Amino acid sequence: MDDLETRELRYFVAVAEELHFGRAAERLGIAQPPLSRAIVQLERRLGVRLLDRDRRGAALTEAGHVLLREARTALDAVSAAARRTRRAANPDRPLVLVTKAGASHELLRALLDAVAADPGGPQVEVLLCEVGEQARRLRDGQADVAVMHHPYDDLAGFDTVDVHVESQVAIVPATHPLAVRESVTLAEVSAVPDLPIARWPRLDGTYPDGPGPEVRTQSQLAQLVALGRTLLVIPASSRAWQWPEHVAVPVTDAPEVTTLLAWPPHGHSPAVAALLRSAARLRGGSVADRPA
Amino acid sequence: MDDLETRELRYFVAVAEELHFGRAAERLGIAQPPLSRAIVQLERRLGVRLLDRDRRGAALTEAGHVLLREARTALDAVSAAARRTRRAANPDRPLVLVTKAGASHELLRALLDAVAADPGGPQVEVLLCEVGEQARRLRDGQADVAVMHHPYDDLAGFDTVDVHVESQVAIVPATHPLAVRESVTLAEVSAVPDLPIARWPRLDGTYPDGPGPEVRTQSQLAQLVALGRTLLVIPASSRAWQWPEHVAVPVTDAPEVTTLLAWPPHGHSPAVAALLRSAARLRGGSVADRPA
DNA sequence: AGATCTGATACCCGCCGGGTATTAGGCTCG
DNA sequence: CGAGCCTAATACCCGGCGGGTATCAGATCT
Repeated sequence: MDDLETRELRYFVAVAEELHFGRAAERLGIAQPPLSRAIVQLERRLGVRLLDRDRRGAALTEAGHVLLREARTALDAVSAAARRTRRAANPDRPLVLVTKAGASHELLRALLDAVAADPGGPQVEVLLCEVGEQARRLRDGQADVAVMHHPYDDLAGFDTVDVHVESQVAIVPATHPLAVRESVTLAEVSAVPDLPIARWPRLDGTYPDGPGPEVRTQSQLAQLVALGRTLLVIPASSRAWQWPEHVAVPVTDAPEVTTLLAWPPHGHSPAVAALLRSAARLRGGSVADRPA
Repeated sequence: MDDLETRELRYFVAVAEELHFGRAAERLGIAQPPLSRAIVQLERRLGVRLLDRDRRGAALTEAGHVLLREARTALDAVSAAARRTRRAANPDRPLVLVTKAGASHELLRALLDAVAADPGGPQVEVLLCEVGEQARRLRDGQADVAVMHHPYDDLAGFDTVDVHVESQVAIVPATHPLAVRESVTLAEVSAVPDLPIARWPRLDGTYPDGPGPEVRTQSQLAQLVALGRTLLVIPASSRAWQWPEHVAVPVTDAPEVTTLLAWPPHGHSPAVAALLRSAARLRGGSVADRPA
């Protein structure tokens, strides 16, 4: 019927995230009245109440929650359209590979070497981002392919190829009694009173309650471990945790972690295909590429 | 930086599909000059040439092809946002299940019965569409969940759960010599001179070359088989092919077909979850729900 | 009760999307 | 070889709508 405009979606997302018309307007670089009007118009067009206005700001209705989620993915898709189109016009476009800083270092290096050795292979540009950001970079077109980890990362909506499977270790301060152990169990590490698990921010920027320290980046967490304030369980190959003050102890019953390559469906550019070929050659051929 | 508007994307898609500014403008309900201007603006914003104008219309550049694909998915995402939001506001919203007409009839009936028997289960509305259309219905929000078939359907970008695996049969005219066979092989059915394989339209509406008849719908194909003009290979349970004039012959070496439920990632509504529970109960529990 | 938040309303203006008329460039065909 | 046409592009005008400022209205807290 009547299609929404991305401007309307951007405005709604701003309001839904700020839950405050004034701040949302400021963030958007417009005045508050036009914003109010735009949201009212949007509600009228959809025939749906999106926000419960209150003198203390606004709260999302159930439909509002749905639209927030859908609008984000739609806006990402629009951004991806623009970015990928620009990139397609660039004659010497490099393939952008995104991954978490410090993760799967060894494997990544081998993959990059393999691609570089392939005469017909693409130029690869590596983009590092914080934990959980890879999916968004793929969705909005900032990256072509990602190195991700199951079950850590959310793989919904991407095609993937498994590349490597490994077990996990606990990273503990070198000074802690656990550091001398041969191995530990999940139950043990999750119940160490003086080393509470760190808390990551939720999507809205707030932190869950709990005894552990608040962290926003891997570097912060690494330093907190070195300071003897927390511990964590991660794949054995992670390289951001190899300080002298860190000790890795195998966790016997932690789930195995699969390192994999992920890319947007339908995005079968020749460059991605070449990278996948290199990856397959790397690990000896067996790739399970059935998407779902 | 500067986000595109859905209007621009709609305009571009129209031109890219028609490859003719005049017809595209007519389809959009606007005049030709504003359309030309809009496309020029779009090209200027992206800094990319999208179309090679020629006196006989227009042709897509490489970047244009990329934008056409990306714009379609982006527009679907925007439509989905509107539709799902409207639906979320509907208190007694039924779950829309889309499937190909005639496919997996038995299983679908069992699934619907199972959901109806579940006191807490959702209302389910069944939407039938032609072959290959399910994915689009899911993407643009017209449906919540689809019954699809691997490897027939394109599952890229969806979460899925396998429900049933079956072998395939060849549907041949009852009057044909092959109809009396106990079983056949793929090589045999693909090389029957008087029963050439039917040709389906491509995305742009044109047909590939070949000796077989052109078809657009399952019904057309069913009738053509009954008339002794073609044959086809399909899953054994398909019910659109049980005319008296049809005979099903097992194909020994055809790949097995998996019937599955597919839904958009992140769309974990309670209703979909309830449907999946019913499906799991149906087949006795084992579901492999790892998305990628 | 008044100060001070919040979002909603009123009103005006300038830009931009859309319309009509016309131009410009090739192809076809007599 | 020029007339006619079919294409997209340009020129120009207009109206609607998106955005601005000023103001109102309800609620809460002091």
